[in-house]
Amino acid sequence: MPGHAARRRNYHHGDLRRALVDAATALLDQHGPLGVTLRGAARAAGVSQAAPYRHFAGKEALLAAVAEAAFHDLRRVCAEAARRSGRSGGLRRLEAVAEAYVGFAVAHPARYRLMWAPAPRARDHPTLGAAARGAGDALSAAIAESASSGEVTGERPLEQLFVFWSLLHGVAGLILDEQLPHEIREAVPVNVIVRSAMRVLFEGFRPRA
Amino acid sequence: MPGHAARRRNYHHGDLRRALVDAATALLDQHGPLGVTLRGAARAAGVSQAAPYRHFAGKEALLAAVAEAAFHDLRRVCAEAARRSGRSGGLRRLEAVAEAYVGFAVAHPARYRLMWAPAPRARDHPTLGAAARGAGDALSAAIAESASSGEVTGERPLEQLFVFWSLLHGVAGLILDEQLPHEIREAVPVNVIVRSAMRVLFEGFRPRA
DNA sequence: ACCTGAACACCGTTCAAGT
DNA sequence: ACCTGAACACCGTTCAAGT
Repeated sequence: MPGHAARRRNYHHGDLRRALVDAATALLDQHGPLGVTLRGAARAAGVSQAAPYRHFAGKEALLAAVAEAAFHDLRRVCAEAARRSGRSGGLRRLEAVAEAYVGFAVAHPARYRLMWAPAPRARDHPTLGAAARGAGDALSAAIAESASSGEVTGERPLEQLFVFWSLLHGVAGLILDEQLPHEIREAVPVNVIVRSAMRVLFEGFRPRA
Repeated sequence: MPGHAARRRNYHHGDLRRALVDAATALLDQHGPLGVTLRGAARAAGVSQAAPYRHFAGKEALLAAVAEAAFHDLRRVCAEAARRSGRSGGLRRLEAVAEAYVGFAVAHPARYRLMWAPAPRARDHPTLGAAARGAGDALSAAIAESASSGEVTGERPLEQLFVFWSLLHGVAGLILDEQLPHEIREAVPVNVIVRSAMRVLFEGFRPRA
């Protein structure tokens, strides 16, 4: 059924770069990482297989662009969650951001995977690294706001960012891989899981009494 | 230079399955995930490109076997670290296990990435899921031993396993991606980074005084 | 400047055929 | 039972050529 095939326009596209990124993202979401193909993205954008090389050095550069856009989206949802939490205290605010972060990963598993995949390494794609750091900034801001309320220690903010981010990253990874301890996994929805992890982090492993 | 090419034996191999897993692991470590090839593994094992299909359903099944072996190795190094920590108290023991875990990831970055990659999904490869759970058991045991010393709360052991594992996974991921906050990254070696994260986890975010 | 079309080397997978 | 050899459809990348 050739009528269903993507129609070829015979010349330029307007914004081919963006069209290729969108097409690759769609391929990733629909067919997984093995389904992302430079030729397939070109087909979906209606250009020849060689056209992408005018905009990307190769397949890895296209994947880096997809990951970069995803980091921008992640930053946005985290910042919005922090904003919506308004004048809430420390734990509530961190919970809100954590739920947004893990929620993004669960909503876009293949994209979240790609962000941390070896395929496009941050060191080889500077703008990707910058986008990832931007997401970290959103988390960092949330921690600082929580500390100003007095419900979170103001000591060691950098270590706290590191631990907070690592924990969110790890929670997302374990959920996506379905490697949760059984009893935890049954605590659907995801927000309950996230809040449970945040409570442990809030209180710490060492006894308080 | 055909003399350097792998010699073809004309028939069976003894343990072709293991040879293919070893070859794929070597390709992964040396050339990254894009360098892992079913045909390449077959070449390295000295068999034809069709031979692997006698032992694996396809490329993904071979990757799953590589990841599974890596999970077994990870479990082993964590269990050994716990054993070596002997009668140490809670924080010390958890630190030792954490250092072993993250050390494994740093020593074998491509392998650690593959373990959490989307390519071989645990739900499609039951033995891979079992191996991953085995690694979790090693962490779980370490937490239980720490709790018995009284230096770690005995409450919520499952949530603690979840948080501990997530934190290690996230620390490893952030280190491998070089997304650490600058000040933390400069705190080489890795063990210092890990201990710093463990201290925050131990004390918790909420003020104690 | 931006894209096409053909080409090259390579890949995953299948399958009849060999021993 | 285990492997080979050829084949098919596909891929990433390059490059002369078109407009």
